[in-house]
Amino acid sequence: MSKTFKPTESELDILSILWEKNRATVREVHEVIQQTKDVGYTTTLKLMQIMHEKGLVSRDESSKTHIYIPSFEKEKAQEQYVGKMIKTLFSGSTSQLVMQALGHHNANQEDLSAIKQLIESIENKK
Amino acid sequence: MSKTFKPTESELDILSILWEKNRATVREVHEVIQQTKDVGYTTTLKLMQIMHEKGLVSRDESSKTHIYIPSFEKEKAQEQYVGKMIKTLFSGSTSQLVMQALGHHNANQEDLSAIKQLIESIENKK
DNA sequence: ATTGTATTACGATTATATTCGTAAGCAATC
DNA sequence: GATTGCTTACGAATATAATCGTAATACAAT
Repeated sequence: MSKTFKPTESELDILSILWEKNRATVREVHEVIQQTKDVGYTTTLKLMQIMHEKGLVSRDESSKTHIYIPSFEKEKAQEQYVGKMIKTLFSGSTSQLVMQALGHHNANQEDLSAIKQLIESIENKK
Repeated sequence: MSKTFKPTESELDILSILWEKNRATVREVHEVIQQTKDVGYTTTLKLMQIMHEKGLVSRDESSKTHIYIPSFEKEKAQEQYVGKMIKTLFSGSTSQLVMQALGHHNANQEDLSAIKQLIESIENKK
């Protein structure tokens, strides 16, 4: 069974940056975080060290400045959070989530077509 | 500006039950929680009291057994969490969230049609 | 009225998360 | 080789969340 993975809020923010960049130093992560949150460098460092201990990230220590790499796929987190959200906020209804998302957040024409196609391919499978 | 509303994980679980039932006693909420989590009655009570202090719920104290009522709409929470999720887990792309949800969680035919209709009505607005 | 049962209130403990100061290492530059 | 600047390591303080035991209270049943 795969270990339960449950990053805290701050940890998730960091992971999100790492997924974006694929790999990054503490400094790089910290610079992004600072854009929205006023926090010291060592705080970010410590968080990333803890994440390393927990196995949420791995790191390349071959040079002095360590490079951090997320240790699991973004997709895994997506699946987990989407599932939890459907359950607690949408009474188990996937379509309600989808409709909320489409209704309140902009999706462009291209996106909409892609979704339609996906729906059709699901329909055809049945 | 509306107060930032940020329930903890346990609080969100409780809110989710309250939204489901519209209103409920501590006992009723506790019974649902116990189905998935082994925790004492007074823990649930305390959590709900704290939620009351914070204004997350209101309560009817007219009889000895208090009745708790969520103090804001489920929709507000949905919007907030969906937004945060799109941002941190889907690189800001609504369609990616939608596609993940449709791909991994079952939606029935009726749901799918409803979504298609919604998409078309969005398309026509442009 | 007494007893029993379910409820709330409240304090205290424990667990977890977040924050940061300080020290130590290392490399480049003066 | 001293100084400067950036890095990691680490411990400790602070903040927040979750847990539960105990006592007081209300109410119903006997």
